[in-house]
Amino acid sequence: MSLRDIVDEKLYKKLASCSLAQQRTYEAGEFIYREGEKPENIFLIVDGLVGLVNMSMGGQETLLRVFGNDYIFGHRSLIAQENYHASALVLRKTNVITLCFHSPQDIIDNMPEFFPYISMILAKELKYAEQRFSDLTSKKVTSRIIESLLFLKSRYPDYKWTRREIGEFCGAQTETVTRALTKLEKEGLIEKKGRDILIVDEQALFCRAENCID
Amino acid sequence: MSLRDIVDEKLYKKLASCSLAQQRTYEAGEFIYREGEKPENIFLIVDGLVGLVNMSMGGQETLLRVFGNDYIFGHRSLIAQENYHASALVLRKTNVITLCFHSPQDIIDNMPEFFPYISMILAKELKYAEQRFSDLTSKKVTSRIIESLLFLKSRYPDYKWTRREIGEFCGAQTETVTRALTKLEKEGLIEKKGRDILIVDEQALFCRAENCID
DNA sequence: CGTTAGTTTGAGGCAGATCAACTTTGGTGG
DNA sequence: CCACCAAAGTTGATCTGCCTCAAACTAACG
Repeated sequence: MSLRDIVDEKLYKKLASCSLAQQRTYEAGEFIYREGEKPENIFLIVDGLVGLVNMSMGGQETLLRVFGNDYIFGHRSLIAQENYHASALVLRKTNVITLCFHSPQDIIDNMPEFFPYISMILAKELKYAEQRFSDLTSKKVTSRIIESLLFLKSRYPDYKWTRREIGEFCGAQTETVTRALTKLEKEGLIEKKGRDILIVDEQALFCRAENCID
Repeated sequence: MSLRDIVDEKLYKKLASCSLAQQRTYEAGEFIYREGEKPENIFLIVDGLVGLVNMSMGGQETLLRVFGNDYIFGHRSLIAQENYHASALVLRKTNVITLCFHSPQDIIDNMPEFFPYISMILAKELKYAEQRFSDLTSKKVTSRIIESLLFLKSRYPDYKWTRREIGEFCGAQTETVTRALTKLEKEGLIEKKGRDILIVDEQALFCRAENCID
């Protein structure tokens, strides 16, 4: 949920300027925060891509959410007043503004008009999380891979999503993603360009996921 | 997330009294709202139990959330300004207050101090949803069944959760739940009393889920 | 006490994981 | 610019956890 989509220009500027000094650039592979740490800020992405990853006991990683330009992250933990339940991993060079909120009370005191927007973001994120939870039990892996591909590619077309990342996003093994993609290429729905994946027929892909003949 | 846990007595009373005329009792099996409908209220449970169920295309049902005494529901859709993404199913006779908020703006206008609490609830629900999403890909079905059992039973000990409901909550088939429960009974961790399930050794059950020797 | 919804148990199948070996890609530094 | 190498991708073989289907049993409720 991009802030630009829901916040007016005035509030956006106010937010972006509230602690400009804290702006910072992270390189791909860096962690902005880690699971278990105490949240002390909300972050706003000026330009870049950040993934929220959860590591399970068995070492299995899950890609819970993905944040692009004008997205905020870190808000969930701050609002819930809980430690981070997942780590913020920089997927490609990213420019981040650290907003000047250190607790929910800070938001109430300094920018109460921001609260409804954060709530809306949380509400939409909750819907999406529950949708994916439901999909995991009701849809075949090929459908989930297609839907993840469409989602990730439509939002961040320039980023070269790896089979691993796609798998971590939809609950599939890397090899399973590879096999599915190979099949989809043979059907003429996508095209592999080096490691990148080009979507040839978005509409057909979407239908393919709905009907799911494996 | 019970309101009692996070809201002070004054605000709780204010909320509960804001539209007392709308109080109503639902019988088990009734739907308070259905997936796809437009949200026009937030509901507060005085006494009872409500499940949020999502029906997938294939007819597969998923139990997304469970609301007990002093829980609110319907808030997600109202805040996101989206139609309900799941249906509110009454699990046992439930007394509900319909709160007098018909849009996010209504809350801002009439009870702005309520916003932070709703946000906190959403934030905690999001964490839990993502935790369960992650569990679905990283844990074996027996672990998930145990964790669901502990969660559902600890919160609503009096309700006789069916194998089906437990399965819908953790992504398992009814038969799989039965088999797991039979095994757990043989291990002396639980006891079946009619259709009800008694937890004999909560601590041992918890460990059993962590280690998970199937 | 009959009926219905929930539970149990067994047999069999399969989607997708796992394991292993090999190939390709693309970035890096000589 | 090329050679190298680690990371990513591919492909095949095998395995297995859980689902599916079926059939009998049992609890609970009016």
